[in-house]
Amino acid sequence: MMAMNSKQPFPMHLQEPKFASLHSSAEAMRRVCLPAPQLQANLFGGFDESLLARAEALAAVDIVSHGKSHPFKPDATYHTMSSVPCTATSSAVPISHPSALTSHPHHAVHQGLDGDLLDHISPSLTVSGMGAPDHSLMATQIHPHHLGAMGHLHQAVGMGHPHASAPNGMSCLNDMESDPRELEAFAERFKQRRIKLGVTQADVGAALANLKIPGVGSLSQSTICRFESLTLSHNNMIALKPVLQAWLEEAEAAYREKNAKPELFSGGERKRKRTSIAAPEKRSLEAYFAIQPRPSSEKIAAIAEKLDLKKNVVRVWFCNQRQKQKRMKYSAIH
DNA sequence: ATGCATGAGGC
DNA sequence: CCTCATGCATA
Repeated sequence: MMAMNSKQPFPMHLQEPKFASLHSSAEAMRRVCLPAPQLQANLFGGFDESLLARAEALAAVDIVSHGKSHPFKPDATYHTMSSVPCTATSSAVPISHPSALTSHPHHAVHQGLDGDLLDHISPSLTVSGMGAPDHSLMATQIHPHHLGAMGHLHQAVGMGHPHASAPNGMSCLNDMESDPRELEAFAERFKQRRIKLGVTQADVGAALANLKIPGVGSLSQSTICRFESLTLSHNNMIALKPVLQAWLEEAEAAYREKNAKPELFSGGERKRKRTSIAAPEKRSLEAYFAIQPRPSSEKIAAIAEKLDLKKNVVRVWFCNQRQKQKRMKYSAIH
């Protein structure tokens, strides 16, 4: 028999199709709005050394000066030994030959990193950067990012009609237009009522599948939590809102009728490993990120080697960092 | 609540 | 390889 297929009826991925007209956020801007804060200072010679030195200095200084509460744990034995876990679907990370890429760990690494760094940032900041700190969320141009993989969820939420609007003067509910405040308010309401119903985030996630909404399966506790705390991307929030709203209405209706909701999952086999990056390494990564948020494969490899981390771990870290940064930027301006 | 990871869809 | 939506595992 098979008992490993416990969930995931249909892995639906909702991505924003093209709301270019109003938001823009995709890759276009990400390429231009991520200049390091101190690029202007080192646009020439000594640049290379300065960058890495700076990054590492930052990492080091960060330990003592900032004094930002870091509730990290003191042990650091995880990632080191996670060389070869046993991940079933291992993404194959054959980076066991540093010598292949860098003959000399010191010079090769530095030059490679710096050289490319310069290469990448120079065009980004060109000559304006310093004058105007306009690296926020603004569409300077159209982005070639067209996602057309959704239809269900976004159909009800997204799909901006180029002109379809109520002629009666009412601005209706513009999916993508819905103000962040609306979402915020809903998220808050949702949480309160959910709690009032005595339902956990995990329960909600699992219960969603029972709504039998086309294209909507279950969600995890994580996602529900993130929705409530507004830590999802704006698009994601907008896409999930109607679904959660539907659940809420049904749940409250059932509650009134005293109907029970026996939907629970059946724990299955768990295995996944979560490598934990120690504080020092994390600091270094942050420092590098500040300088170059999108390091090339080579740079990632170099960084990975320096920090004694697996390349894939570093790559994923940068990806996650970018995602996080994007969210923060968005919430920052709204 | 959040860190690291997976995977689909896309250049 | 990236972004984005999500999830497992964990602090």
